[in-house]
Amino acid sequence: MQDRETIARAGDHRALRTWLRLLTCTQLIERRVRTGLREQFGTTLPRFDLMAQLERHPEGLKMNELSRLLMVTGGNVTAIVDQLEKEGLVERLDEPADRRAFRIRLTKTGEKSFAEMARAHEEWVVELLAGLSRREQDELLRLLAKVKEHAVEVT
Amino acid sequence: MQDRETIARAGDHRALRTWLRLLTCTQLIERRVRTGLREQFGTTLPRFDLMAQLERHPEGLKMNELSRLLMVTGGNVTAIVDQLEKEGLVERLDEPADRRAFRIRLTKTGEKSFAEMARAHEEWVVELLAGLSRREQDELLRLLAKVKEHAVEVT
DNA sequence: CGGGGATGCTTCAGGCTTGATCTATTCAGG
DNA sequence: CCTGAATAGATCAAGCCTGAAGCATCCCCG
Repeated sequence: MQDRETIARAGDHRALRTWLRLLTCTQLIERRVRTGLREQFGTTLPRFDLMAQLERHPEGLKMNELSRLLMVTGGNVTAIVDQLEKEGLVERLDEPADRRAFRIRLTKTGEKSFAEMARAHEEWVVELLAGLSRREQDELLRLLAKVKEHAVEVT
Repeated sequence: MQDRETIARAGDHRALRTWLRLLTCTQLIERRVRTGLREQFGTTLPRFDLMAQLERHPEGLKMNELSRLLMVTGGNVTAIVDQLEKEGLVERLDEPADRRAFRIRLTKTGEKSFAEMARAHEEWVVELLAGLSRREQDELLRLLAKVKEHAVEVT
């Protein structure tokens, strides 16, 4: 098999190979999830991600909180919330304490819609990661936690 | 710290947590690299990726080979090659054996430009992954290889 | 030969994402 | 109070990326 990692020469730094493989794995999973969301639910990954965050925060989230959690820019969040609001899946509620801000929440419809998607989403992910034993997944989780912690520091 | 993983409940499937953490790590690294490429070289990650593939294939690559290696669609490759060609960094050479196709190659200018960026790029990646020991990086590489292999199969 | 299907590439509309810039509001000090 | 800095969002241009559709060329097989 030839893929993007081909650019890593034998003598190259381990870190480069690790990064390329990390990227490949992420893209493989992302593609599967995107395709599934589009074909089965007519939606997209960013929309799903945003709704997933809201589902875990029933009290609602402010735009900038969504932006931080999803690791995307504010402008982006505005656009996606606009769409979802227009479709009646989320709602903007005034934040009494701060007239600049508001809280975004899933509507009833949004909750129902998300629940369906979440089930399918979990199935896909479990299937994709089934190449690793339970123990190996734990080890992967541990290593990625270290990567993350260090990357956050140096950024 | 609160981040996208917050949506993983304690009882959730291990695979879901793994996937979210994988995504976070990838995005952290990607952001650093994007910012560096933009600020120091006025370019973007997709353009860099494409040039990286060409650098490892001095004989040139066909559009569909680039598409496969970079894991993006053909239309996308066309657009990026168009840009780079206009800037004189790559060139389209006729493929004598097949009049539909051509080979894309780095120009001299492109090679020089890429070499500079590659040095900086490697530094960033090494720095970002420095949270892991040599042994841990090897283990991470091994685990990701298994993920990749299995994900390719089930896709 | 000579179709018909496969392949290589381009084009296009639509959605995502970014960084920069703008407006409105809040807040902290003087 | 008042003013300047910080913060919450919205808006915008530009680039990325996709899937679908289209054109040209190749290749297989009857």
